[in-house]
Amino acid sequence: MEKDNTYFGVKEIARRANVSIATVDRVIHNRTGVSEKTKKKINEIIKALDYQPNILASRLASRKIISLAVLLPKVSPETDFWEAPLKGIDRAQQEIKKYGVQVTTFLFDLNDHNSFNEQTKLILEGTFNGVLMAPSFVEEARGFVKACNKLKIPFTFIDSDIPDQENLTYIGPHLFQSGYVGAKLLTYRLKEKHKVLVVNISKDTDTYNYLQIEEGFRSYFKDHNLPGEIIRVDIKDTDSLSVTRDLKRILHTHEDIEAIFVTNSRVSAVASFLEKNKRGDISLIGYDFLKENVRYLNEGLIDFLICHKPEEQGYRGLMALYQTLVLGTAVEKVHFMPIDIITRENQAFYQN
Amino acid sequence: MEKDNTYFGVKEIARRANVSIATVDRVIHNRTGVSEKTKKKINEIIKALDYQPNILASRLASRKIISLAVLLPKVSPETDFWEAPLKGIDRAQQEIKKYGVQVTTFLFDLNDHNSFNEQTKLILEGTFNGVLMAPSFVEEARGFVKACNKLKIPFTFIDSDIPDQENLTYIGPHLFQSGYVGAKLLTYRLKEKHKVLVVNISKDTDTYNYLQIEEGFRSYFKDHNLPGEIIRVDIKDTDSLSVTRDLKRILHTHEDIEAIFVTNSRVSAVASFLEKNKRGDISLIGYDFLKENVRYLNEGLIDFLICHKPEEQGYRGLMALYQTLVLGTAVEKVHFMPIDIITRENQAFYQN
DNA sequence: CTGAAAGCGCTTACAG
DNA sequence: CTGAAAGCGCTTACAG
Repeated sequence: MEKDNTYFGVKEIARRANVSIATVDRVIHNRTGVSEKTKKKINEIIKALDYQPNILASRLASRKIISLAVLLPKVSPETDFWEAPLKGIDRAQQEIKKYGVQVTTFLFDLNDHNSFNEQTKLILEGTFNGVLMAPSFVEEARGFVKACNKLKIPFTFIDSDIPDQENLTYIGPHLFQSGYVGAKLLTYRLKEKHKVLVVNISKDTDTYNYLQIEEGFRSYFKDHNLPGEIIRVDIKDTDSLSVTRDLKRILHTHEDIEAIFVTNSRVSAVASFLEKNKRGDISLIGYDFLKENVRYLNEGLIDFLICHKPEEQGYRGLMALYQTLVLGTAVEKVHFMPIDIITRENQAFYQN
Repeated sequence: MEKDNTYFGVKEIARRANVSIATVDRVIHNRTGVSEKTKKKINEIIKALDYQPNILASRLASRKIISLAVLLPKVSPETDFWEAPLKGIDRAQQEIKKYGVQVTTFLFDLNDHNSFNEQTKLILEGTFNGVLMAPSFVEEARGFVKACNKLKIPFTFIDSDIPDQENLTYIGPHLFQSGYVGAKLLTYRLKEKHKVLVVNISKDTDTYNYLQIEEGFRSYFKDHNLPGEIIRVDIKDTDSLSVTRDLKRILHTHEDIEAIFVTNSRVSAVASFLEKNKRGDISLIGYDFLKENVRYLNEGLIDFLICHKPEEQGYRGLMALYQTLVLGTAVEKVHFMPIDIITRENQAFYQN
């Protein structure tokens, strides 16, 4: 049970370089106040010894704390999707708080662009070392990102991406491919000549997200030369009455719709409609492992749920900041989540 | 950037109890040599302060190292399945080696029961604090487990379980349900009245594993009253010639087989056969995200792969030992892996 | 530009 | 049964 002592630390480096460990510390952290000569000598020894700093000792000795800000949509009664990333963030926090990492959460209202700006203002007023955010409002997020860049605060995107920003990393789904998978799954339940409905239930229907998913969805049919028709409907009022009204109208106009693809987690609203109107014959696919959705999955009203590990997105997003700020190691610029397929049969063991 | 000092450590406990920190340390670790009276007093203070030990400081100060043994099948040319758990173990090791955890790997030959015994003997001769193992050979594993129990060495199972052992935890698939999912997926490609072939390619065909999977598979058809026939074949010689010979014979006898379910990762052998014999019309489902399998998935010869996150099994298995031995926290007795469904469309983003 | 010393929150002999 | 002291591998003022 003895530790092998082939290990070399700052002490050994200092001994070999004929300097004090304080000077070694300065070189390791690229601090000023060391002559080029000794700096070079020390760096050579570090390389020769393949020195790996002991993070435990480092974090223990340094009384610094690292403050991270998390900016996410509020969990709403309409969809509790955002619970999952928050849970992942919490898990990460539990894991790294011993290294002196502190997390403050800021929540905005998905129905109110202005609330996003209010929260970002609060973040900028604080003194945070890094930011994890869901850039749900593209324009507003762009402005915030600019401010972060100016302050040299690193930031991470989860859930959706904004191209060409200096974000540390994006952790989330490949939306196009996810829609592609959705189409593939739907074809299992389709006749030769399909008539399919794409439903988008959201206040911001023109969001980059949904367009990407739909494009992927349509591409599958195109790539495989599947004959038929894809109808789409935007439902901007997300309350159940509006959804019911709009769906009723559509299904009345297009009686022969065989399948519905919902581009987000509101699929339970459609499932509820199908149940009430005894249209269990229509195949239904949508997004996210929410309680309501899983209930309809188990009742057979939803055929498949697609899910992009929202909890893991939160976990990894925070860990990415930890890695750069504490460990100083590199992180990939993009990390796509798996496109998980959930059915009634495998749902019991799904890990968000 | 200052650490908040609402934190209480051994020093504060000692001050309040009017003892030295050494005595506090004794109580924290349940060591002998403390009077009942002071012990009680210290424990009360610990509770009142909700004291959380600083693991960093603890591991840094303690020069102890913890030795773990890993016992897995060798990666064979026939299937590189076992690469994944090893990778996960490696990742866990990288993460916890800073806490003084050392891992030694022992590999046995899946074609040779005796090699398992040889390796367990080596493990028992060493001085390990914990064991992570795949109990592929049930009888042999039982014997080894008995020895571990006698030495009070905690052990963890991954990939397959042996019921009623004193294992710390089992981390792996729910095999019955996995077969059930396989059947469900297969039905998407089936006509009204099905004729399905279950293929088991393995030297040990009577293994608990395969029986469980097959039972789940059959149960789906039973539960849903699907009419038809399920044929099964055991292929004990796993080389490609034998596989070809046996499959040829079966498909000759049963010309109307529509779909094949392979109970393990050797599904690529069947795919290869179907390709050569121009039987791409037959649906095919099998296990595991191996390079060969994914190739056939992309070529459309395999319809679905089912996968149980082998890498994560290795990772979590090792972390479970770390949690009990280093952190002293509890772990669940069973942790079932998700039953992942992989298609050509979502394979690019799969995480093992 | 550099070093001596104190300290992070624990553990570990050693002494009594 | 208990305590004083050294030490784990770093970081941080402070002094020069």
